[in-house]
Amino acid sequence: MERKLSRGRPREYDPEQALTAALGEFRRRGYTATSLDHLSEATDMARPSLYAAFGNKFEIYRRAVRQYADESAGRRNHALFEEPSLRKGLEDYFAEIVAAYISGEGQPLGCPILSVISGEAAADPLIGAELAAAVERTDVQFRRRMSMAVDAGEISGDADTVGIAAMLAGLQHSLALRARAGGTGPELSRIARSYITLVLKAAGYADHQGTVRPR
Amino acid sequence: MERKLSRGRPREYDPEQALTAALGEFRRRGYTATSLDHLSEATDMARPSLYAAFGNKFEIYRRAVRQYADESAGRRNHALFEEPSLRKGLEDYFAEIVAAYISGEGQPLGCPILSVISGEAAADPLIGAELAAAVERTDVQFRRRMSMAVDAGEISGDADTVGIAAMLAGLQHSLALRARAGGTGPELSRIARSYITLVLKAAGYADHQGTVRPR
DNA sequence: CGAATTTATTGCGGATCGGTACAAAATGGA
DNA sequence: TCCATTTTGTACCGATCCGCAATAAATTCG
Repeated sequence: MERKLSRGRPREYDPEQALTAALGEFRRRGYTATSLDHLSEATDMARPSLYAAFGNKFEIYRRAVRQYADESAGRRNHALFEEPSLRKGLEDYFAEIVAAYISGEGQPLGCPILSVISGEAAADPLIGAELAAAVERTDVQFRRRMSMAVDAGEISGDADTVGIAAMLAGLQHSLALRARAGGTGPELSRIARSYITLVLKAAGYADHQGTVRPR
Repeated sequence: MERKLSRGRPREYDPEQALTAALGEFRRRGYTATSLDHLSEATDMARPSLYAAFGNKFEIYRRAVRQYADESAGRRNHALFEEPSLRKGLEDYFAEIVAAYISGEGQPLGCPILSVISGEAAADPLIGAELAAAVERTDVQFRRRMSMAVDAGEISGDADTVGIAAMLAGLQHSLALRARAGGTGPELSRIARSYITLVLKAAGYADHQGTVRPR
């Protein structure tokens, strides 16, 4: 959209870190309670510049979230899909999640999507679609990982992989909420670890891969 | 607070159904996005009357939520604590939850607490405390039920009851979010059923109570 | 240096925000 | 009937909301 060698006055802001600052405001205050003035102050951009650069408030939010997702997707997907051990993959993935949800000076900010726009999702169709898409992405991601685990023989083929994926998504949803409710990092980590252990037990996961015995 | 035989002009509204209408607005729009004008229109009360009767916007929300909780607590607690079978108790409890989260013409409104004030919880200490209290109540409730199940011999005494309770709380959190993301009643019911089954499997639940065998 | 282009700044507009002052209306008690 | 009491309706407060028009400043190209 913005070419490198432009003619006019050079911009004084860095779009990337402006969106990062904007997302911080949204996470702190929630979507509706974040005004364009808040965003303007946080990004050090005048309100018209904000508008010209990113569009309206919802567009700003969407682009900020997209940037965040693109940044964090790499580490998370690596943990979840590249790690051969299902248990370790889940542990690393949710360690990343907890770290992301806790980050923020003093206040645990939770998930930039789940924790921020849940309140507005029923009233605004655009926001509702955004939330639904996020939930859907998480579901398919865990379903895919469970299918891989079945193929790898880590869990039995007749296991309820969809149900197990829903449980893992539930853990993510729960962590987002608990972070928002003031849960601390150690608390969330402990919950995630025991949760994973129990999910794997329900899935009939054979912890030591060599000793998998079907049925 | 309000005595029955008062002297002055009789009120033209019913506080109970005014709070019900107010909660509906909060559930539809989210906390911040719900204005006193919205509440005024929904309750058919002038804004000063609203203020005189219930107080702040936050106070209105809190009293509306409290009324809702008091109303629904009976049915839910009965399902969870009076039903002897752990499985049936959980199924009934979450059937109530799903029904409550889905209710609402057209739009699934989710949980009046979890789905509504998550966004504002980090910025407003009062709201944060409200959310934290709700999460805490759910946790202790499930922990208590799991202790009962251990005492009744339904699950083993060395099971991770706290972790299992956290999973059940996670189901509730997840259902609140999914309802908000547009999930339908049947979808949520299906998720709840398979979730319960898997949790009980992880807990080592002996489905037929007569055939409980320790260790 | 002038023209063109892009961004930054100022300021406003119309709406809405939460909250309240004040007087009219409606009742019970004396 | 007249007063005390309570609720209702109107009108308004200052602050803030989102969005944009108009203008000033800074840069590149010709």
